[in-house]
Amino acid sequence: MATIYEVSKRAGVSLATVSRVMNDSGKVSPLTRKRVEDAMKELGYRPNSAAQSLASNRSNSIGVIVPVLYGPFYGEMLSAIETELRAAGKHVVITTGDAEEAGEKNGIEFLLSKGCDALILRLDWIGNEYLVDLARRDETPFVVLDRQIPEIEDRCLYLDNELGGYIATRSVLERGHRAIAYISGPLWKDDATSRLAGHRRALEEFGVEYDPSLFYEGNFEESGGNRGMEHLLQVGRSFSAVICANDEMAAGAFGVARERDILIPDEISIMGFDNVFFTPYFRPRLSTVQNPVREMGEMAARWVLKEVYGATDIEIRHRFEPTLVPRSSVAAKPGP
Amino acid sequence: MATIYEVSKRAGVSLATVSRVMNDSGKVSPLTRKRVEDAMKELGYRPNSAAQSLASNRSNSIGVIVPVLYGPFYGEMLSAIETELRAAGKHVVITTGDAEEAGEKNGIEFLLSKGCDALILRLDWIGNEYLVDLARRDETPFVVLDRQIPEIEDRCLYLDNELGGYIATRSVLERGHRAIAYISGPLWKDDATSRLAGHRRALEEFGVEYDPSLFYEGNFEESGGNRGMEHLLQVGRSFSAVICANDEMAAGAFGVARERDILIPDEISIMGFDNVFFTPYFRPRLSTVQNPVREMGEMAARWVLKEVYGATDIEIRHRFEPTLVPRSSVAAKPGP
DNA sequence: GAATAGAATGTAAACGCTTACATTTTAGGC
DNA sequence: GCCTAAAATGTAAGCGTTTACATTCTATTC
Repeated sequence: MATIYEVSKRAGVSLATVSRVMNDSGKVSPLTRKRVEDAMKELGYRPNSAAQSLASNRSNSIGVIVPVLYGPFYGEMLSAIETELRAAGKHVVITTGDAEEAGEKNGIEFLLSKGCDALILRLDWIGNEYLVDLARRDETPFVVLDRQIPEIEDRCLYLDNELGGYIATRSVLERGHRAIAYISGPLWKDDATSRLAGHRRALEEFGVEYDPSLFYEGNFEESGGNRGMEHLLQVGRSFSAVICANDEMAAGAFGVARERDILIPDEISIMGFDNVFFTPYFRPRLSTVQNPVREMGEMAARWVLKEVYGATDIEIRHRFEPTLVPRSSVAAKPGP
Repeated sequence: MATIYEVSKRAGVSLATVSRVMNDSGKVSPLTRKRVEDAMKELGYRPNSAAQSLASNRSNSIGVIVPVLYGPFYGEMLSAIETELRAAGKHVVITTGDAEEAGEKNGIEFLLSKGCDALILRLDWIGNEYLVDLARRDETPFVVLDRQIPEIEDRCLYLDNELGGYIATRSVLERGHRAIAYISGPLWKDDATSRLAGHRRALEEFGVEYDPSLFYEGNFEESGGNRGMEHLLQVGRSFSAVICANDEMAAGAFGVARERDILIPDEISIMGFDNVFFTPYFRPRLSTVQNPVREMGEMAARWVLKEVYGATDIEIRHRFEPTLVPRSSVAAKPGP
């Protein structure tokens, strides 16, 4: 592989000049620029990025950690991040948290050791304190997705989950339902508790008392939806709608309803959350709440561009709003 | 950030010794090893990976290019690749082809310029000749997924798509269907033509004549399934089953059947291909063909570990076999 | 206890860039 | 033509590792 030295010799200029045209920093006359560019082309020169990083103390790589790579959710997020960052000539190193705290910590450590200029973190297990501490002890900048941490609020991008929970439940209440079951995510996750809080706010607003026997704590996976629905049906307390804290669990609830020949939405309405890409495949199509994952991914990328690479003209939005996606799995409840 | 130099000073040894304990290469006495490790710990030392790369001419990073990051397919593949590679301490730089030839070439160039030790390529648009040429002109090793290129066969990992097409169609034939429609992928893609070839082989084997009016060339996306199904129904030639060259198109076909109140599988059976993760959400559940994406991703990672990092004990399989996943969208056709 | 092989450690030259600073060239004003 | 400031280019010192080679221990053998 040709080096900058060979280029400089061929173009009859110094190393510094070649470097200047590569980074178009400093002044270079059009003539020499041309000569250098020709030489680079002729030699098929490609800069050695390790050397660049070492000399400039910049790797132009951004580390991203997500809980998992498969499934309907994080692909969208990564896609948005990658598109935005690649357009800026940066590259994206992706790793996963392996669904455990140690895995997430390893992941961060791993990315840090690879010399990433910045990190984009979508974590499930690591606690807030760890992140606050990380911000303090390591100079590598990072953004956190789907968390709101007071001490480092300027590094957080998050969906207003409380609002999402509220919207979902209100839309069901507005259609006349009053006996409403709720299949929650695991309550140690902030998203789950916030969505639940929104749910309860909507109930309250409509003067409906919250009934703990219509509550089930799931796992944000299809299996949780299955178990939740089974549990709710077995309790024997009647209800006309189930709100699921995400679409996967809604899929699980759907499945159980199908098995038992319960008509959706005629007998029971089902509401999801996230609007993942396959919800239109559900029959009836799943009513749900839009989670603007792509926008958030994009914003995370922009945050990095702004904070780390000094891009201007970028306005960072920290809070994102969910919106209702009404489809056909929620029906109006006929009056009593 | 502490450097190796500071570590060496603190431990009272030379640079070389520190380097030796880091890479456990060469002989180091247990005592000094301990001293060095302590010093590293005390200083919170973390090797500078750019410097390592520069000096060793190894980046320990593997570039991966896939057509897109979202959707049900490549996430699985990436997940398998990343898991395998991270376990070996390598990191994965991911980029996309942006759904066009130029994008794919840029992607490759981009990864090469980042000094990846190897590339894992899942391409849609770039032609075989380009890859053959790349193998010749660049020393960076690469594996190609889902292609079989004679000149560089040892770098190719692929599904036996012909067999897959055959299996799918045979399973439908075995259930008594004879008027079988086919919604293909775009015929400029090898997977599409191979699957079609398998389809025709099965027909032939059962003495069923291939009927061009029951053929539609789709796009491997849901929209293609929609249009294909509409087209087929409108042609007016009756058929009792449709085979779709992938699951997304099957979803499209499902949708149209639903709209027109055609019962699946009673009136028309539908067969998919790939077995993406959301096929169980279909009602009836989609019968399809298993595409072992994860295994292939894993194998690609192992190829790299073996060819580039000299891992032993790794056997590379190049050809992967699809298997039938019978579910409920294909029914036995009642005798005439 | 001297000789010697092998283990342990040290020395110093790369690796291919960036960049502060120094030097030369150029153009404009008189 | 000469002076000067600005533009263009060059020089050389890092950046933090790895590694070939040189040197110094250590333990064994006779």
